[in-house]
Amino acid sequence: MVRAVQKRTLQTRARLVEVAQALVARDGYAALRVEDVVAGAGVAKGTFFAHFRDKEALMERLISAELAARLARAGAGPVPDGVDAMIAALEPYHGFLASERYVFDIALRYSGAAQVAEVGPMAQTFEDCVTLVAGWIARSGGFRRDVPPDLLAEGVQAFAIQSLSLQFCALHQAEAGPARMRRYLVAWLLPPGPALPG
Amino acid sequence: MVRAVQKRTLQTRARLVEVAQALVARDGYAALRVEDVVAGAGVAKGTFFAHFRDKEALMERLISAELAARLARAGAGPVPDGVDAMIAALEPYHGFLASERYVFDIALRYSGAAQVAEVGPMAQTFEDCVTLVAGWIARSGGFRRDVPPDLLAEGVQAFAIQSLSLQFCALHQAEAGPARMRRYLVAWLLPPGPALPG
DNA sequence: GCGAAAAAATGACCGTGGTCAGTAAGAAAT
DNA sequence: ATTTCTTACTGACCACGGTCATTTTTTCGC
Repeated sequence: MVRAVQKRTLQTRARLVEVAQALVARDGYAALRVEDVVAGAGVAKGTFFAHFRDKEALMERLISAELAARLARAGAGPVPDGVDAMIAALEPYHGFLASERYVFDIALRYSGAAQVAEVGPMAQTFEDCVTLVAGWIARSGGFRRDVPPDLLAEGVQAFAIQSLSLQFCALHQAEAGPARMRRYLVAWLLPPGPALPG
Repeated sequence: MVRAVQKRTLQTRARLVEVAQALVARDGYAALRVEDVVAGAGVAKGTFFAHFRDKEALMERLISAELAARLARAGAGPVPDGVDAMIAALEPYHGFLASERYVFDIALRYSGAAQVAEVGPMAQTFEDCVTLVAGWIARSGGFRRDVPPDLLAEGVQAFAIQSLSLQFCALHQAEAGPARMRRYLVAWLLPPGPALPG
């Protein structure tokens, strides 16, 4: 016999999330302490872990929610008709991933489902992003047609991650994220040009 | 007046690394505890942190050493002349990255230099890999020539990371790593085929 | 050799994520 | 109402990475 979830449960969880969001807004994601969250919510430490597997599970929830919101706004806009328009359309989404090293790390770690038969919110959001981009590619006219749109979209994600990785890295900081991304996408998404000399 | 490094220093550091490697060989990377390392080496905990900034600095050293060794073996072999040969040549390198989730995470986090004007061993190894692949592409005949080889090589790295990410993920486990990698590289490295129907 | 200065090593201590046996609160059964 | 069963909550406790004032060892000028 499975009972309905108690009202109290939902209240407690909501309060934990609320407090966490406020703390993140003030100090950023990396600075979040579980002890501060429970203190702010007025519950014991153990309660936190009754609601979230671990600290990162809360992080996944917070970060994927923000990503999903930004992705939804991108999806509501017009279909981008070229590489530059696509980069611009995805900028808020990628900008958030680039905002904090910790955010990028968590996003990457949870971008795949954590366990068999369980697709977390982060994995869902990443998949939604691929689906959105694939739709753009299929509908727009300017992209190469010898590769299926969803494979191209997966590549866009791969290049985005590569660009962001290098953005966090001193070695290649000379070239900004969007500029690097542009070089990748021109080569990946457009019909090929003539062979280079040499 | 800057003094030479003491013999003792090198001995202690070598012993720490040695013990750590033995523990990793037995229990894997994720299970390594600093306290076990110092106990095995017969030194105090503080000594460890006099030799390594933190636990991950040791991890970077261990993991990048293994990666570099595998990369060197790949570089000693013949130049691969196509997508399948390239995947096969890089398999030991990628296989190690896929061997443990923790290894993959550390490798990614340190694949870029940590600080300005300091290129860590992991970043160096990743760069060496790109250089090696770029050389293969430039020397071999079968790849597209409308994009410079080093950009193509960076793309190979991006697709490898994408494939490995998805390998750790339940959602896409249906398709094995090398098979997925192959689809990406055919689209990325080869001259384009005719447009798909539809 | 000897004394001073630098380098290396020590271990008690701290912060923080995470656990778990025990308790309280809520929802059914009587 | 009272008992029973389930779910939610508690907080002392542990694990483990990391710090730092202090002590030991080494090096170097004399």
